[in-house]
Amino acid sequence: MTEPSAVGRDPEAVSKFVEGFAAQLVEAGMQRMAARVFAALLASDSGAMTSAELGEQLQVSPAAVSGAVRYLAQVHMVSREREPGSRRERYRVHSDQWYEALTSRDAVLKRWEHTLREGVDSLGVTTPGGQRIAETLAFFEYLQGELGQLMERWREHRDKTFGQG
Amino acid sequence: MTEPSAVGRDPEAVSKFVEGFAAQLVEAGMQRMAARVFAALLASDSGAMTSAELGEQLQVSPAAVSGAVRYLAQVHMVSREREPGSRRERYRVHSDQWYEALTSRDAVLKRWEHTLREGVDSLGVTTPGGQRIAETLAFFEYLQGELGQLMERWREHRDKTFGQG
DNA sequence: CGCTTCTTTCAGAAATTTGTGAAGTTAAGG
DNA sequence: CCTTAACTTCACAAATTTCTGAAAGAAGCG
Repeated sequence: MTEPSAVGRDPEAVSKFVEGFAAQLVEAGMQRMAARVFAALLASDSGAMTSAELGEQLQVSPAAVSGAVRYLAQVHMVSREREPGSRRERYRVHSDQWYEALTSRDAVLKRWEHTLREGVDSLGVTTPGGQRIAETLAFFEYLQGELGQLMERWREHRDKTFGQG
Repeated sequence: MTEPSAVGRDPEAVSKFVEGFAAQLVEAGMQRMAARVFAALLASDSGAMTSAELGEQLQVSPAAVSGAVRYLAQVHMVSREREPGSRRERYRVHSDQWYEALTSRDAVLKRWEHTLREGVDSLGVTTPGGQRIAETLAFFEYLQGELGQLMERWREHRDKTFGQG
């Protein structure tokens, strides 16, 4: 048995993790290719890969990579970097920022809240359905506020654990 | 203009909300039919509907309803009730419990954590990729603990706001 | 400017998902 | 027991999504 940490990355082990984690992201609703690209970046050495590297590792076309990173950038799970002096682009996962995207999906939550508010209005706050929706709305509003604080506490906790641990 | 709260439910307004909210749930990764069934229940008067009622309102076959409620029950977003003295079943959304399912997806989080832990192990904690995954894992562990407390605070908050407000 | 390298867009093929009708299963009530 | 009302399962058709190859678009570099 080879020792991954000694010889560097074991491509098979990496691939196993990438595909496994990607499958779970897919199950949670993410597009397959985006999930695979994301998992590959997460497991990469530098946290950044070029389109060619991604296509090579995942055995997919440049077009597929392009679509995936467009989506990932849109939801702030990766950022794009231009390599100076080249058209080559580099896609990076900021380990300290990607999961913030998960919790601070402001835009998404805001739209949910808008739809729920419309629902309360058009059903009427006095109807049972309206009240049920109003409670759901209140929950999301509460959640949004709390998540912000939660993330602050997490950063503190992380700095203690990882920063000097 | 009719007054929904006076004349009872305005089917058009209900449908507009149901389809709109369902669309957002779909965008967030939920199956279309499950989303529609769930939204219909949320907007319903009693918070519960029979298979026939759902099929009628959403214009879909019994088979589609069956599949949708099976999924929804699995993720604890609705519960099934047997009407005593009849084979007819009733599907209910507990307004105070469905969004708890959103935050306390223990099983899902546990599986994510398991996959991430495997990833750390097989890449090695000393590799950059391993460390990045370890931080993600730590975040999810933290999140899981915090969400439990968050939900307790929410219940308190809700009781104050809705219980006697 | 034009060449070259990289990325994006697009039409279409392939794969997957979704919803239906029909048959199958289960249990209440005579 | 048999009938019947309800739910579920299954094979298949339809719709949607996903990925590819090819062509088009951008930008560095001579």
